[in-house]
Amino acid sequence: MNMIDDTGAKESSATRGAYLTLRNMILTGQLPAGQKLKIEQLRGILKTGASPVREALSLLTSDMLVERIDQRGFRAAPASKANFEEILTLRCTLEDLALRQSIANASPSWEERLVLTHHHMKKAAGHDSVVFEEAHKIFHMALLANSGSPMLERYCAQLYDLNIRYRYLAAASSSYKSRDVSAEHTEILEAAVHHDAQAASESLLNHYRRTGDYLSKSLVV
Amino acid sequence: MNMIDDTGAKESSATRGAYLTLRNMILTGQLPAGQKLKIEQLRGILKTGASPVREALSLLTSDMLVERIDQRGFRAAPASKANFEEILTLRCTLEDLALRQSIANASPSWEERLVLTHHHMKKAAGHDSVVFEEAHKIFHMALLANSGSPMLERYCAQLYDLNIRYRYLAAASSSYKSRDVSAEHTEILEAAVHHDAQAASESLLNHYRRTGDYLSKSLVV
DNA sequence: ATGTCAATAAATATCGATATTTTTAGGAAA
DNA sequence: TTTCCTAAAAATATCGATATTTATTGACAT
Repeated sequence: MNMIDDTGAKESSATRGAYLTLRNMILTGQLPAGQKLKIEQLRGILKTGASPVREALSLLTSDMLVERIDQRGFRAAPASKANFEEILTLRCTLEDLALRQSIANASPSWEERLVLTHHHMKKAAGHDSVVFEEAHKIFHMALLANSGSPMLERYCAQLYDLNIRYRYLAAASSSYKSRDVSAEHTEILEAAVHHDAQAASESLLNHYRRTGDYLSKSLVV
Repeated sequence: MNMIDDTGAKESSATRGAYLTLRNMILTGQLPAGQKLKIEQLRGILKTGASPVREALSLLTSDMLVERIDQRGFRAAPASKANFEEILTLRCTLEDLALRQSIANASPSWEERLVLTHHHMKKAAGHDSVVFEEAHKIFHMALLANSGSPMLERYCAQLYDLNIRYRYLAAASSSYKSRDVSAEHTEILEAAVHHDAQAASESLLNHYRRTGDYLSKSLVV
């Protein structure tokens, strides 16, 4: 049957679509922290059946973006200052570890990837902030991608995303991105490429802590 | 309506039941690492519909016990020596952190809980190994339960469970538990109760590393 | 033998309907 | 008013059937 894909992009499963959409809605705050997530309501938004919605929500549990209470449904994970600070602390510990391991295993191809993703991020800086955010994450994950420890990387990615939520939360109350973040990125990149684990780790952690302090102040939560 | 609960225990949801059963089957190796998990097959075992099974599997993804490949089902997470060693390393890092934080926040009620769970564990030592395993986990989690960092505790619990799988894997090939593990537990407890973070952490990490070495040798994977 | 392709079989993913449980609201008793 | 109970409404959880997708098999050409 000659069925042409009207969107141009190949549709994956309904569950996956629902997962991605919901994930994005929670990260950006379109679905506010702590909010009850009713199946029927989400069915309307996502235009799909109850099964994909429920499965997507179950999957989002992995990412700590959704909580499931047996027999009484789902809700977006709550946000709090304490939670924000916990995320920051954990990120610093885990990314420090992952970065040092990555540098210890340094290889030319990893370094090339760093330079490349950094370049892409800089290029994206002018564009849409959504595009920049994407490139920013890719750069940061690339820093850790040579640790040889997939689980550690998964935890870091998870914490990275959880942190993004708080960026959106803070963005509502004050103007984000007044700092010169670009110099900090270059500093991290340079240290990593030169295999200076100590300097790289310090730059990275300072980068996070500065942003953390900044966000912490403008958090209304 | 006078409806008496015939099992004596209140039934929770079918999904939760499926989740607990599957989780246990994977941890103990009844469902071998890497095995394809077919819905129909599991429906037979769990005697429930496809929806609860799929949801339980999605939930198990959180625990890194099940992998989901879009459009082609689920499988039990694979096991490997590298994965085992990654778990060991991560546990040592994270539990070290959690234990030190717990000690830093030490309170009488926490210490009492430690003494109590340690006592229960010792009492359970003679009994069924399933009972002992349960008590063992509770004691270890109690050590970390005062860290003030729920996410950190969640990661630790997750890694603890993942490690259990390898114990079952090793148990098949050689006789487990020849070492005197009891003295090690007492050592950890004593150090924690005396707020000696350094000693407590060292004892705990040695405890894990010894078991780790032991298991690592007897792993066939 | 070996690789390709179509037909078939098997398994996954999804839908719509229904059963179960929780929440809400309203009214009687204290 | 407050508390407690019950009926109605709402939402969750589950089932059985079906549509879609992936995996398998075997004939055919190379």
